Amino acid sequence: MMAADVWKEYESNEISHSVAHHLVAIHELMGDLGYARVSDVARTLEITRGSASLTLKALKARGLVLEDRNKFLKLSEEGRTIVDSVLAKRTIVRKFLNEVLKLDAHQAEVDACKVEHLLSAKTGAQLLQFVRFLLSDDPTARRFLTEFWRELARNADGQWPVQDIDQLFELEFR
Amino acid sequence: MMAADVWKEYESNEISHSVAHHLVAIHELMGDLGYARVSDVARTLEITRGSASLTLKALKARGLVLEDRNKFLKLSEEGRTIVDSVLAKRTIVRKFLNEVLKLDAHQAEVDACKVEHLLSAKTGAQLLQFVRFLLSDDPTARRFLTEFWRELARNADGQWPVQDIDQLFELEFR
DNA sequence: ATCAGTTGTTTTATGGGTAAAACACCAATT
DNA sequence: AATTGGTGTTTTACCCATAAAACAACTGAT
Repeated sequence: MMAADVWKEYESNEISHSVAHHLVAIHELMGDLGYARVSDVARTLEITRGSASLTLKALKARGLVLEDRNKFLKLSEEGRTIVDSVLAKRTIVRKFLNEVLKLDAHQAEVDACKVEHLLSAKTGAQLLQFVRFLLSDDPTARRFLTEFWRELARNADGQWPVQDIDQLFELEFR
Repeated sequence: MMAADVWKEYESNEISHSVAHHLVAIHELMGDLGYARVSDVARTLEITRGSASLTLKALKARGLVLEDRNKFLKLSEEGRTIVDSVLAKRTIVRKFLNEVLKLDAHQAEVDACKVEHLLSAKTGAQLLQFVRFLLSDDPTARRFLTEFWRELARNADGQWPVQDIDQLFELEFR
């Protein structure tokens, strides 16, 4: 019911949570300060310089991060591409959780952050189209959202005990 | 733009991907075979018995897994609760990705599997309500989905390059 | 009673991500 | 010139999850 190769794909993630955030940190620092050094990354992520140094060494070796003669870092084209896709997924997920599902901003941020590097490109693309349409001016979307939020307010929470899902979708587990 | 305490919450996950799957494996084996031993779990997850033995020892210590005199395993109440919430999230995410976003079954399975143990209970609950309403008989929902799928077919893919998001949501990154 | 197969465990090792500490290199003050 | 502070690196160590291999215990067949 869950082929091992499926769950093992988790490990085989080209890019880990840690790596994603190192890359994003460089990207943000370039925007904020105009440069990014090992210490700046470490400060941003609140880890030691030693730890950042090791991770970034690996990223230089993988060609995702470049370093000039003065040890200033920047993203390679490939690193840039990864940051773009990670940030795009984070943004779209956060938007969905916060603006559609009405989760509070912090929870949306945390969950989006956990998930950003795990979603496939295809999933990101479809989710983008979905959220885009859902939040558009399209009257069908508008009416649906209004209805959903009314429904949400009615079922003032309390839904999570799993039994509910069970009845509602005749799920195969349990 | 991304407080370190947010991204570090990733580490502080009560339950890891690996642990989630060990627990789920026990649950599934109980259903399939009526029992679950270390070797059965190892076979299910396609890892060595040694590896399963170590992980399960830790889970016994944490009180999530119980063992009888004959080394047969079962979930404790707490373990059961965790499995329920993990499976509920997996199911609801898979349903959303597959039946709403129209991702192929395999991709939906893989992505749901990666994410299942990371979502907060609140996120799971809200997503459940959303998907439930979205896939219900409600005419508003029906019309919306029909519209969305038409839209999806029109934009025959090709959306993912990040630039698109950028224009559509005036996002703050890049 | 022996032999083969299965099972559970422990030991040893690897890799990823981290901290802590030590080290070396600046650069600016004094 | 000497001191101070910031920087980058390496080393050592830890934790988690895993593999590989060795071991002990049990089971069943012959």
